[in-house]
Amino acid sequence: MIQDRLANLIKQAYTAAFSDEERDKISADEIQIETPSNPEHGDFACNIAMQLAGELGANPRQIAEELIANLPADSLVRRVEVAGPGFINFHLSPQWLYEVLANCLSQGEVYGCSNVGAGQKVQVEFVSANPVGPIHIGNARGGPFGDTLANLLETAGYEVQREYYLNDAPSNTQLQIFGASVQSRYLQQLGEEVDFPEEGYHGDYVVEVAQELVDEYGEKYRDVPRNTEGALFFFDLVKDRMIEQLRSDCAAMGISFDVWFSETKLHEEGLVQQQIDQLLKSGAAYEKDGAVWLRTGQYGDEEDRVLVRRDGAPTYIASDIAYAADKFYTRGFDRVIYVWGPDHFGYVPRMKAALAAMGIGIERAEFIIYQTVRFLEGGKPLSLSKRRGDIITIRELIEDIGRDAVRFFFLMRSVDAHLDFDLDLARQQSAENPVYYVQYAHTRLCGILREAEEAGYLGDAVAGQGCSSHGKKEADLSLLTHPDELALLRKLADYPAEVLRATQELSPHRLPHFARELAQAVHQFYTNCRVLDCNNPELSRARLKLVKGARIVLANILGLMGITALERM
RNA sequence: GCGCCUGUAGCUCAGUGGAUUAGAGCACCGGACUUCGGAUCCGGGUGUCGGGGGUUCGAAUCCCUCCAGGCGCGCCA
Repeated sequence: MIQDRLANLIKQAYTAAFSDEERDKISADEIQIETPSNPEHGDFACNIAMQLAGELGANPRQIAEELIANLPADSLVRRVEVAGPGFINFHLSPQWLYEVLANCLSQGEVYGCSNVGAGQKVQVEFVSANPVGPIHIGNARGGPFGDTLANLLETAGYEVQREYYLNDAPSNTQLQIFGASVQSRYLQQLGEEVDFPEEGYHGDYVVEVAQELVDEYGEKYRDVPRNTEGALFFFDLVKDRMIEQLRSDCAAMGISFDVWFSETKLHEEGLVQQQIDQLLKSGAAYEKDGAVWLRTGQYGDEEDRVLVRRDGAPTYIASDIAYAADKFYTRGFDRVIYVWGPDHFGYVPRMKAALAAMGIGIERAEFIIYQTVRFLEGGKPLSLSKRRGDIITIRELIEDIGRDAVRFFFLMRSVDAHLDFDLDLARQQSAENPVYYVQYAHTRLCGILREAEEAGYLGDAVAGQGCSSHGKKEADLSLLTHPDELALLRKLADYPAEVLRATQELSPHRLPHFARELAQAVHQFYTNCRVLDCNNPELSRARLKLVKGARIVLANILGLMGITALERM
């Protein structure tokens, strides 16, 4: 990237201008090359002189002058100047943008990729909703987020695995309640007047699942006792259906997991007990009041937490410890990213403490808590509860506004921010959706390329046919001088750094914003720069290159977001 | 009560140490096409960046404090 090239120039100038002693004051890695918001301030700027001023106790403008005096020559750098309090502004030759375009065209779908990950193994665990109902709009946010984050990490050269953690262990009280709900509905279908569990799941899908059981088994399970065992029995009857439902719901969002990891497996293989024994042995856990406790209080948590209840059942954190051991030890991930819903917020400190107690460096685990999504309908917030049954499934939402729009909207906001989702607006305005704006830009470029091919602009056409007498000469990119052409080229140039930043900051929400800006540059170019022009074949060919490059970048960023790049709409 | 997230234009939100004019979309008003798809483009903004204090050459951004909204604080997951 050009930024690296400029930073390297500064680094060389810095080495030349200052003594070793002074040089130690700041590390060369800290050189930041940024894009000035005001174009008059050049194509790139560096603030190193101001940073050095504090360290060296010298005038920042003077430092900047010295750096510039020692700056090696570079064919792409046309002018360098000190500005304002001590910025070093780089004014580049337009040639750099043409090189960017050539680079983009030759790289194609890998334009924007990097190797900062260097093959490190990263796991992204997300969604992981309990298998007690379909994915719905309340727990779906982590889906597009985690999937796009995984895409970004892959782009940056990490080896990525997408994982869904299935809380299917019998000790999960949610499962017991759900199983009891299914059992009640089953008996009701058989004509019995039974009460419904107080905290039960009221969704229609429970009735449907119960109906399936009646269809399949008839009255066979009428006499199953109505207790915990019975509830778990009913859960087992429907478990596979529930998981299949989750799988297909995720698929509907365009998400496919590499691994569906079963909590039950951890128990069955004795891994939970194994970890508990280990922690007891190492002293990180102890027995008190008939329960087993983990010394999370010593590792940053507010207090110690129970690992094994007095009744002998392991708590969820015991499972998660075994699960973490599997991730970090057995499968050897360098990094694990947990994407959790807001209800898990209070769980982060104890999980970190647990990892610390296990001797796993907490820098290897990252916890991302996405904030709640508030859905508005008729101007009022919906109160959605899985248990009351007034849910909107992700499928219904996708049917309403389409998968692409669903993904785009969920991605649009920072996960730290609460997301307001106006359902009326999403339905009514589907044609005004920003995702259409971006997709339309791609479509328009495809239209030009189709047209160019038919009219013989693309290279090999026979001379004398229509507008095609251009031979095979290389396009002269230096003909691209229109402000809208330069602005679009600049967007293409900015793309790799943007992808890198979104990856490093784990901020997929930067992508929809950048995509919209890129689309805007495309639409402006389209409006003001006629591409196919018989009277100006040289310019046409240069512009066709730009069209191809812009299409590539649009397709790449849409691909990262898991949104289709349409050739026609 | 404690902890975390959030507070930026009418609405929804970017920007999280940089440039005496803090940006975008939506909404609203007014314009633009005899040629590549008008799902487009152009123009129109008097904002206490929640309030106050501090750090810094420089603060929407960092620190302290207060206010408001959301969420979390179980031998539930």
